[in-house]
Order: sequence, then C-alpha cells, then structure tokens
Amino acid sequence: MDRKSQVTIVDVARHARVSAGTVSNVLTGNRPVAASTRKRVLCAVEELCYRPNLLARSLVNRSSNTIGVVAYGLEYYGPLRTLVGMEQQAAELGYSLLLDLLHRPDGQDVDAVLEGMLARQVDGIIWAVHEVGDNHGWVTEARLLTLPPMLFLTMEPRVGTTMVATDNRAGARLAVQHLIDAGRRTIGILCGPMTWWEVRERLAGWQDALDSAGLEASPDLVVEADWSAAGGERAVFQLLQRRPDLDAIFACNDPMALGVLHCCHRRHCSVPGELSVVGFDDTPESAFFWPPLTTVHQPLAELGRAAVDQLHRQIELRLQGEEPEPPTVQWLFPSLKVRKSCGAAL
Amino acid sequence: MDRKSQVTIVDVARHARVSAGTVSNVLTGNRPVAASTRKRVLCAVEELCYRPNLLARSLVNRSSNTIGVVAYGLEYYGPLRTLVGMEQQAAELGYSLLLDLLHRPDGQDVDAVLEGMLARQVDGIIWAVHEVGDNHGWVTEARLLTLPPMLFLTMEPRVGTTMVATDNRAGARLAVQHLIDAGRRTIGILCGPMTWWEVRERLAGWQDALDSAGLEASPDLVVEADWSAAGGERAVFQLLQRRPDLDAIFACNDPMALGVLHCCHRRHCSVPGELSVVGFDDTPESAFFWPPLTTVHQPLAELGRAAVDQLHRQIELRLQGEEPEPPTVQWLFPSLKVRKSCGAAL
DNA sequence: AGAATGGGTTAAAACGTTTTAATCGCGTAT
DNA sequence: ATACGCGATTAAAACGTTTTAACCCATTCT
Repeated sequence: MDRKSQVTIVDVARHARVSAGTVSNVLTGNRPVAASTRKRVLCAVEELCYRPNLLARSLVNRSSNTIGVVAYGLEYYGPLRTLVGMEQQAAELGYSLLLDLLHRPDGQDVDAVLEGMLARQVDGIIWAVHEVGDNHGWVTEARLLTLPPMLFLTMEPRVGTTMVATDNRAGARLAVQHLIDAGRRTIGILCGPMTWWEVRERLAGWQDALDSAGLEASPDLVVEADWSAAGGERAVFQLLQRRPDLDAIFACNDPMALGVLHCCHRRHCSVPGELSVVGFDDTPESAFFWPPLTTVHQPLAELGRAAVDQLHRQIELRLQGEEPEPPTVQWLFPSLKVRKSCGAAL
Repeated sequence: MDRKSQVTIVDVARHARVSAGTVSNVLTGNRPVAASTRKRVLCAVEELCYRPNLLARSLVNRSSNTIGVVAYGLEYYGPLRTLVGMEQQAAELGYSLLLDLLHRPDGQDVDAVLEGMLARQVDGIIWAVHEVGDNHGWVTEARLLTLPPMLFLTMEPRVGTTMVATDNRAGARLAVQHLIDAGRRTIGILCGPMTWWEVRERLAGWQDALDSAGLEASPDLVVEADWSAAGGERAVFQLLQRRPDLDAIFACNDPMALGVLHCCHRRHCSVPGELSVVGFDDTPESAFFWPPLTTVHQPLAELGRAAVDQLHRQIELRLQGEEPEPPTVQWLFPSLKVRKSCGAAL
C-alpha cells in the first residue's frame, strides 16, 4: 500500500502528456522549455503532489547537497554555538547537515566516521573536533587528496589544510592586558587540559602580555584543570596555596572562572578587591555571576557560518572541475567583555 | 579524473570473476554464498578499496537509514543534551542524523522543513520542537498518515501521536514540596513564557504542591520571564516589590534562578536565609552558583535515547509491513538535586 | 535410470532521477 | 523546392545498488 505511494517523475510526465526529461527540465531549469508545456507540467506536479526524490537525483548528479559535520564536545559552549552557526548558513545555501559526534577526543573512531560520511556521499566535511593530543595526526596532505573537500575548525594550521579558527592567543592577550591595565601584577592562569591546542595558544597569549609588560610569567603561576567548574575550583585552591600573593587570575573558560568565584566565596576572598578574575567564552550566564564576569567573547556563530562558506566555495570549485584554490587559514578575532570581576573602572 | 575515481560493485565483481549480485550477497549477507567465493570477493573488496554507495543502496531499498531531527532552541540546555543522547543511540543503531533547526518557535517554516526531510527520504522524524503557542497545530491524525513515522518530544499528548517527555508537572511538585518541607510558606514561581506548554505544566505542579499543603497559590505569586538570567532578575525584582513577604521562589530554569540570586546579591537579601531558591534543569554550573543551587534534574540524554529507540521500533514495523503499534506516551521522571540554596538540612 | 531437491550463481529488471544524442517542426536563406 | 538552422521535445542510456527469476549441477529419492 505504501510501496506504490511514491509518485515519480514519470507519473507526472504521463499526466502532463510529456516526457520525463521535460519534467526534469522544468523542475531544475537546466534547459529551456516552452511556456505552455511548462504550465502543463507545473499543474501536474501540483495535482499529484509530486516531490522529487533527492536520493535518485544525487545518484546521477554525483552530489548530495549534504555536508557532513563531525563534532566533539557539544556539551561545551563553543562547539555548540558554532554548530548553530553552521546550520544557519548551510540552510541558507541549500545544504543539509549530516551530523556525527565523536565521543572521545582522541582519534579512535576517526576512520569509521570518515568511512560513513564517504559512503553517504557527502559533498564535503567540516571537522569540528578540537585538536587534543595527536588526534589530528591522520591529517596529512596525502590523506586529504583521497577525501572530498574538508574544512577544519580550531586546529594548529597545517600545510595543505584550509581552516577557520578564532585567534585564541590574541584573545588571551586581550584579557591579560586588561588585568595589567587594572594595576594587577601577579597574574595566574587557569588552563584547560594542556593537551588541547587552544589551551596552549591561550597560555602563549598570557605569556605574551606578561612579557611585554615586563612582568613575571613563572611556571608556578600556571595551573591546569579539566574545563569544569569543579576542576577549576580545586585547581585555583592549590594555586592560591602556592602563591598567596596572587592578585589576578585568567581562567581559560567561563565555567572554570565560576569555580574560581566559588572558591573565593568560600574563602571569603573578595573579588575583585583581593583577586581579579577574567574568563573566556562569554556564556550568557557569565554576566550574572557574582560578581559579573569579565570575559573574552568569541564570534562563534560567525565561525560556523564562515566554515560553511569556505567549504561551499571549495565544493563549487571541485564540482566545476577547476583547480582547488590554495589552502587558506581564516582567523576571527575575539573581543573583551568588561564587567565587574576585574576591578577596572567600567 | 575524479569522475572515474568511484569504484563500483561491478568493478569488484569483475575483479573477483563473479557477478555483481554475488558481491552484493556477500556484502549484505542477504543470501548464502559459498565460502571460497566469499573469500575471493572480500579480497577484491579489500584490494580495490571498495566502499558501497549508500545512496544507490537506499534508492533500491527504499530506506535511507537516516532519521531527521528537527530541533529548536539548541541554545538552551535541555534540547542540546537531548540531541547528544539522540546521536549516541542513533549511532549505536546504525542510523545517521539529518539535522534541521527551526529558528523561530512558531510554526513558520514547518512545511518547508518537512518537505525537505521527505525529499531526502528519511526513514523517520524526531520533532524536537517545544510546544509554544499553537505551533503544533499542524499535528493532526490525518496529517500524520501522510508522513513517515514521527516521534514527538515535549508536547501536550495528542491522539494519534507517540511521544516521549519528562514529567514537568511532577518535577515542579518535587521542587515546591521540598520548599514546603523546609518550612517555607509563601512560595512564588518564576515562569518562562506562558505560551510554552512545559511552563504551564510546571505552573500546574507548583499549584498541586501548594494546594495539597493547604497553602496559598494566588496569582500574584506568579511572575513570567523569558528564560534568561536578565529577564529572571527583572521579574523577581517586581515580584519582591509586590510581595515583600515572599520567603521562597521556584524558578522554571537555572539561568532564571541565577538571575534571582543576582538580584538577591544586589539587594543584600540573603539566600537561603531570607529567600529560598530552587531552579530547574541542573546545568553543570548550577552547583557552583553562590549559593549552590537546588534544582530539578531531568534525564535528558535518556530522553534522547528513548526517542530514537521508539522511532526505531516504529520504523522497523513499517518496514516489515506490519500494523504500527498504537501510539504511546512515555514519561521520564525528574529528580531533585538538593543543594544549599533552599536552606533545608543537607 | 529418471525425477525431484536444493544450494550457488547469474543476467536482467528494478529504484527515480538527469543527461545525451537523436528527432521533429518550422521558418528562413539559397 | 531543397537545404539549413534552430528551438523544443523525446527515447534511451546512464548513476550504483538490490532483488527476482531462471539456470546449472550435484545429490538424493523413487
């Protein structure tokens, strides 16, 4: 009963007393067709409620109008907002999104996921997985040649890859410079896991700012946690133990900054009086922490849109058989949201 | 150059001196094939790096092993975690996820989105859009007959639909009862937009608990905001103006509860001393608010997994031409995470 | 010995499109 | 008149699979 329910292009053709090819031409606009027959065809389409089967179309066109997104860590704020941006832009350009999630940051299931995407004939892939450890070891120029156009998010630039990322190092500089301008002199950093490339970038930014201000950037001002508020609280506790003279801290994301605030509340250490705090991410809630958190804002939706745009361009090129444009690296720039937690005049 | 790159099943067949059908049989396991030839085929597959084209397979099988997910409000905590749950279960069952986002909760683009999913031949659809206003007006028994199996999340149960949702009313009862047990007597509620079905459910739960304790549930204890911390802060400010005798408040999500805390900090009103606060969602950060927030926990990942499971079952049934099982409603139950913000003994 | 069984294999027909190459009218230039 | 050109249309050949129905060739059963 539902086997025959699918109404096909030849049904429409028959109904309009015309050939299937003509119906196709009307629908895709690929070749001109006389006004009178066009009208007949469109009527038939309407009447039969015809809806083209995109699978069949993709099969012959060798293009599925689908882009594969493989993401990791949607539970974090960044990847999520980026995904939303991707979806918006994709929808605008007429692409659908095939979503796969990696459940571990290491490169375990890379091959399986990639195989799956290829088998489903995606036109291109956005690799929205953070670089942690050597989980991007598989990304080599040779390997990329065997794949459809790929776009990488947030990884250390490599030869032959085109990517889009925010400039984490610049963001960290912004944050730390602000603390320096507010008169702070002993500025710690609360890192995420050092295996993450982004973390190392932010650490470098911290060092940049301190160096150029002639301030100490000693290793015992650095502490590492797991991105969570709980971890952040524990880590900053140790840090304060080690360096009681600390007068500011830069946390590599907002939840950890929240952990810092929590720690301060418990120790009755006033923020920003005794300790300035600045975070990274600008989650919507951060403005309502107590005190409201100064933090680094990233244009995450932009990032997602840019990723789709870049990929789209590559896909178009390959479709027309042209030479691919040389790999590019596109940086987006973060900005600082100044709030009360670091004691500068607003 | 890349036109011919695709290696097809007949290439494999030729290479193994066998027919295409046989290759298919060895790969799908649909029919028995002699051990010796199987080995020959597998060798050929290996050697040629053959990868079946799932589009072609789907075309003939009339089943794409894809489920469409249309979601709204990924920027909220709930929908996001649910999506992650769906992806996990889908991956486990061998489905891919085709993701579409609605950008407005009203029923604007419903038809377009639905058309797109149908055209792409999804096997089933998960409608993960909150019920707000009459945006589910299109969901009628008649309409559903024209569609592939559908599963709804978080909407008012309707005849003919199968859905999965958490019992919001029960969750609210839990929260409010806990406040009552802590000795509170004048308990306000900070609602999200009343157009949302979930909000009305939580409101009903609040009323349930107050009624059965013989406490006042007057309309001037109810205030409405927009889910955001900012909105929550504004709304609770008004509420306190109106009812200075308020001694507890139940916020319908954690960000709004954060807004309440923020408001209290600014007015030097102690929590839980003067005002108890409880939230809804159990976002990871809520444990690190100041004071740590008592809140209602929902099994969100479970919810997503359950959704995929249910849909999978329906798909299987239809595939085998059986009668669909009668529509069911599956409720998951929330639980209370007790922390310091409501002043009960821990 | 001849018929029936049955496992293994295959050629051909689907699945629903787009594209290619050929065909058909028809007006215009030779 | 014949040839030519040209726009609109079509029949048939792709696209890469699975499935159906027929076929072969050993066994086994009468």
